[in-house]
Amino acid sequence: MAKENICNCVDCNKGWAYFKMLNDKELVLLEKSRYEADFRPGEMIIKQSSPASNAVFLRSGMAKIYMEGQGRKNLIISIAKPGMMIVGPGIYTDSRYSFSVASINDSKVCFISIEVIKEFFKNNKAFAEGVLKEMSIVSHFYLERLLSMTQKKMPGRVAEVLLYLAKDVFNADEFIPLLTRQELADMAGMAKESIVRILKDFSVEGIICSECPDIKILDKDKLPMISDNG
Amino acid sequence: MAKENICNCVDCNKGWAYFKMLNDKELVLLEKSRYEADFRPGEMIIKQSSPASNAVFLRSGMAKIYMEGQGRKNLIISIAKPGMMIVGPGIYTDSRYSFSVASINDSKVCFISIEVIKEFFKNNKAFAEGVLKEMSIVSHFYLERLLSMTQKKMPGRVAEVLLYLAKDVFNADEFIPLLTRQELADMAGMAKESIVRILKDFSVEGIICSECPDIKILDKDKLPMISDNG
DNA sequence: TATCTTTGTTGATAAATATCAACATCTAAA
DNA sequence: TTTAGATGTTGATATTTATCAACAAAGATA
Repeated sequence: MAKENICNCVDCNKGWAYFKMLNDKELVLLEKSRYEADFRPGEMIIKQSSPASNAVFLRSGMAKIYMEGQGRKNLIISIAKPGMMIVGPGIYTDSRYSFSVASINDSKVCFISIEVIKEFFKNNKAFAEGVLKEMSIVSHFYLERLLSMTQKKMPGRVAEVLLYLAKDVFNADEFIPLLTRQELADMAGMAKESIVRILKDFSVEGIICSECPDIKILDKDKLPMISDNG
Repeated sequence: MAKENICNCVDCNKGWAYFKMLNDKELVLLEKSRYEADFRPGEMIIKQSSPASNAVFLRSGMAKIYMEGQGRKNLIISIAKPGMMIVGPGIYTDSRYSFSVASINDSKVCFISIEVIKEFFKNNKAFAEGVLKEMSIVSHFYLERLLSMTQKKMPGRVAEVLLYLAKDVFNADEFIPLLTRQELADMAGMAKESIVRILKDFSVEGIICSECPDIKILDKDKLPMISDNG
């Protein structure tokens, strides 16, 4: 978690889409107020329930956004990838982080004070609209997950997780084993033994190939069917 | 679903908290562009997946906000009560309603064009902040539900639903049977037979009284314990 | 190096939960 | 009025899913 300063906001092309709506003066303020930090695999970037003082911009690496439940059982909400801004709803509610964020591999992040974000929101209409749009997308995502998790059975949820990883995280049908079975289970809301069995079933049915260390989607039509039919 | 016009925005004291941040000119625009409608029990106010063209302000009556899943299985997200503004995330994403809304009893609502809401958001900072705050609260609520629904067992979920109704909907420990057992089941994400059994268990244990047509919470300490322990 | 924890896997078992069937109301529609 | 459908309830049964136990392999730690 060493601190360093090599990047500059003004010409940082990894910036969040809505940072592009900031003017020069605002970019200077952003540059002045941000803090960079590096994280190693497994290190926690944000701790659930701690005071929500910063937004986190993920410059490189992947991170898991998850909620800590009772008895060390976690629920992984989503996987953040480079260029993503992580701002919990706690900022405008109880000033606490609603979830934890942990680095999956080596990552570089910028911490940006909530006060600065609020300032931009107040004074820059385009930025405000961008935040609103982003929050809407996230809200919609939560609703869809809520429906899936309550109504789909295990195979449907696993199929959904695999499609999410393929489409939204890796943009590919074959992906590296970034997540452990335990973490995949935490995404699909089940026990790790259960996801092992289901992945094996999928493998036997020729839907995926998990013999290789990677997971590869072989049947691109069947997976959405399983996901939709629950 | 008759149309009528008896109320006026400018001096409507039932207004949404954040409407109070609008100036006179904006209030006149609001007044001019809104449409009133009455709904009878069971009638649908918003249909999931249809084009999201309006925000709905609930003037009187109660409404259930729910998602329609596969095989006619619904998930009730929350209960809206008078003074609540219902704006789905679809407005800023795919322009479709993410959920359905149905009137539970007789209700009066105002339909307000999304364009007008967007206009206010753009030009009124206080209003924009209000919307952001509201969306954050809703988002936080979704996250909490997501965790509960995936990690708690049935008794925990039922306890949570009862506490939600007591605290956030009725503001009382005893409440009328507004929702059917099927609807309570749709809130807690289970079969109607299951919630019947659990309510009976709670009744036998002296935690609630559901002999009377109403549901009455008798043990105010045990219910949160059951909810927390899952 | 030795030790401890995590991971991945499988089989057996237990717990949670849904489904089915039956029946009595009750309400809405033909 | 009659019929059909929803509601509320219960018991029995089937399905889904978690837990437990055991073990091998891989990392992490002392």
